[in-house]
Amino acid sequence: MGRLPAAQRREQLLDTAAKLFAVHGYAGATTSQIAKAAGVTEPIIYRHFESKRDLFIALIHRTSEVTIRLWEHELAAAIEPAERLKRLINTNPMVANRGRGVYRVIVQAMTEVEDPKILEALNEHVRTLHAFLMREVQRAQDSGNVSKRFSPELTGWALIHLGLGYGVLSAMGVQHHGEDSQGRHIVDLLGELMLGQGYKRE
Amino acid sequence: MGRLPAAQRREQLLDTAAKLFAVHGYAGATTSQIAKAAGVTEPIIYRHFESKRDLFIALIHRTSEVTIRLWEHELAAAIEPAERLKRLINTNPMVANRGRGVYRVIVQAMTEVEDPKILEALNEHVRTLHAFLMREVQRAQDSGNVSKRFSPELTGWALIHLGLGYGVLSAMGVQHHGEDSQGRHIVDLLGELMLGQGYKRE
DNA sequence: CGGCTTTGTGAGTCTACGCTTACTTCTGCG
DNA sequence: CGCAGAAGTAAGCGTAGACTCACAAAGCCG
Repeated sequence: MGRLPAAQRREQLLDTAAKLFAVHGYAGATTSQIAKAAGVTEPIIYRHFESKRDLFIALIHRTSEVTIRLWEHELAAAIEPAERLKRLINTNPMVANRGRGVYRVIVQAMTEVEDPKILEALNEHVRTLHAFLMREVQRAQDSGNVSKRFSPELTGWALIHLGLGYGVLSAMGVQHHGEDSQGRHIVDLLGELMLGQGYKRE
Repeated sequence: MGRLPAAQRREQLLDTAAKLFAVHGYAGATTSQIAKAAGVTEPIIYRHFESKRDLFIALIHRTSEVTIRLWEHELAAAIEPAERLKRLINTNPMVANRGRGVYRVIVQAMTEVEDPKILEALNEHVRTLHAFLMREVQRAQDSGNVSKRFSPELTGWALIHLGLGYGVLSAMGVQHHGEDSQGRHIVDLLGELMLGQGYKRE
């Protein structure tokens, strides 16, 4: 990888850093590792980002945007509310294979509690995610296809909690979590609970 | 804190380390910090544990045991299966205030993925936890008070996922997650889903 | 009391990390 | 072409963290 214009190099550094942070965590991934993996020397990192932390925060923001955009894209094709909810459950980037690699950075970051700026970036992401989910659940409830037993607010949290827990265990490499010996998956459970017996995973 | 017999010092070191790991994470908490907080110098740590990692793993094991013992203790008083399930939901150490401080060490550890030995200790804990929950759900289903719509296996995973997600957001300090503006709590949702409309949080 | 074991410490060593400095090469544009 | 400014590098500074060594005090038992 030769000489690159600033904007491209910046993106490439974020890509490279994402992979390393996902595997080693924030503290575990070193700047020299990142530089080497990007085929560049350390000062280059510091030309594009003020500090390692700054790079990480930029990465959280980018990941947050990409995640929601991806999810919205999956929903875009569906208009019918029940179908939208079905897709919402099915394409959860914390759970679905697609997107999970990307999202691992966030899950990793979640417990890097000591730095207040990192924490704030993550809090913002969680609030954004919750707002997004709430809107969708609201929509599904308005359409009358989904039980109004619980508020969109609370349902939104349940979806986040469930997804996050799933993501953490996946990141840990726990085998066969989230499924039983009949091959039934946690996503089916969620779908049936929200959409009734008729639910089928795609 | 003066001179202590080995066994006591070991426990005290674990106590002290638990607090620091909970706040700063594994990489963030330093051995000199732990030593100072325990009112002792660093070599003492290395008299009782082979390495920082060794200390951490010992802590994971202890926490795992304490957590399950605590939960079992809460259940012990109840014989009637529905009541047991209610308590199972209510006293979840990942969610309930009690025990959450203790459990934060585990949640923190969850994303410290790089070290294989730490990972193994955590995997063991998750399997233990799942076995415990599965047994309880099975029991509740056998008694006929709880729907058999989903296998105990899958239900157990759902409980873990939900609890873990809750724990992570709590560790992050996200405000008001897991409740709506009417004050309804995620625990109520879980209770109603598993036990029906009659469920009331204690 | 005397001597042996156990608990403790002060002062390091060594390594690795985040970040910087001083310099060189490339490239687009007037 | 020439040269300004952007992209890149080699080498190293300062610091902090995990871990150790050589030695001192405290407890215990005949």
